[in-house]
Amino acid sequence: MFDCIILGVVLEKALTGYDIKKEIESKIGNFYKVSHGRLYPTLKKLADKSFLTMNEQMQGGRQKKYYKATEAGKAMFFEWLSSPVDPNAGVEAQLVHIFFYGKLSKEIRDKQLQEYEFLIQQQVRQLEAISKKIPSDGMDDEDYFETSILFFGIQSAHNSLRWLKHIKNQKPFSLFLNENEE
Amino acid sequence: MFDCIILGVVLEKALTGYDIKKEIESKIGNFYKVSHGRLYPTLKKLADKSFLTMNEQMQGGRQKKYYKATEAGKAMFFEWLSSPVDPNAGVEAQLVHIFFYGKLSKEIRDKQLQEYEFLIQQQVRQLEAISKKIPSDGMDDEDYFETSILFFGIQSAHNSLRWLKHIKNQKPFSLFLNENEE
DNA sequence: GATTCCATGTAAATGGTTACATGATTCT
DNA sequence: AGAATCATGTAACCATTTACATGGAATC
Repeated sequence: MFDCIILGVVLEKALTGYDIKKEIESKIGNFYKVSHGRLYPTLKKLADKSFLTMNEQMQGGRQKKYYKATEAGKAMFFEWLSSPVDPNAGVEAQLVHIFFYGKLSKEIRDKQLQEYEFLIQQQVRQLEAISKKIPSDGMDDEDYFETSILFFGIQSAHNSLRWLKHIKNQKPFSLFLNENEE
Repeated sequence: MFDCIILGVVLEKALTGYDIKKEIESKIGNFYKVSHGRLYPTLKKLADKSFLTMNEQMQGGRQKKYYKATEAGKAMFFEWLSSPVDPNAGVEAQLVHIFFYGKLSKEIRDKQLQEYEFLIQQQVRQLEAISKKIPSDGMDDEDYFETSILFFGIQSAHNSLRWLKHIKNQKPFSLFLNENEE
């Protein structure tokens, strides 16, 4: 995945490793972490494999290496983006995909979103089935907090569904948060 | 963290590695994965370090090893559980803690929950500040999907807050999901 | 003149998955 | 009889973090 994220940010514009890291951190840094000790070797690897071109420049006495996706790199990126996300991977993997969905054709994008929605619906059903077996009364502390994370999961799934419905229709986000209290 | 999760499930009852895996998977398997290739060496390590006792038994021709936390193991577990969660770690780390909070004194538990609430409130403010700078009109596909994950984050944070308020007061979960549509 | 930011890289150590390897029991 | 589940372990390989290492530019 990491490889493809990098490719995704340098599809059109050439950037330095430093800038790529900044870009990723600012956009998806909330749930996806990059260390520079991993980034630079990966850039080298991708350039060696000709998924990236590297353009070295001296700018104001500073050594800078600009990377940009090659045709092979773009092909790899789009193949990755078009493939369904492993349901076993966390939410993050799915979010990373969706982050790039604007680059994808509406057909494939809609299909993937549909599939993801279906997956979460399944999850909701499964989790709610478990929750219904749990007596909500006479729970001691231990049971209460163990159970709490189940309800967190159910709520999260419901909210993913609401959000998915929204973005499937590409509705403006100004309408999105109004229902939230607090 | 893995060490402490193991300790947490064998605080009172002795279990086999196989059962420990099952237990973890059934309770937090939705966001925390265990491989047995990691589990068994870890159990051995914890037993070597005297955080676990190991009790070998032959049950119906089957080789079984029962593990249970020692006093040192319990101490380690509670030290971990009582310490604040690294804000840089993902939600999962926090959820794992909360899963065990029933074992913690109300004082420390409330303090940790309070701290976590504060952290998310900060996050909400930060994310909402970013979102306010974004013009919601005239967005192309590319911007739309990039932005969408920001709103997912904001929504998730709001929902964490709602959930946290609920469990801070230990309100019954029967009241919890009613506000969810769909 | 010191600190922060820009900019890149390597390597040791750790962390973790996957595949290999084995064998009994229980269910169909 | 064959499949699924119970039950444990090792080791090669892969992935990742952290620390080490360096130096110029900009800001205060």
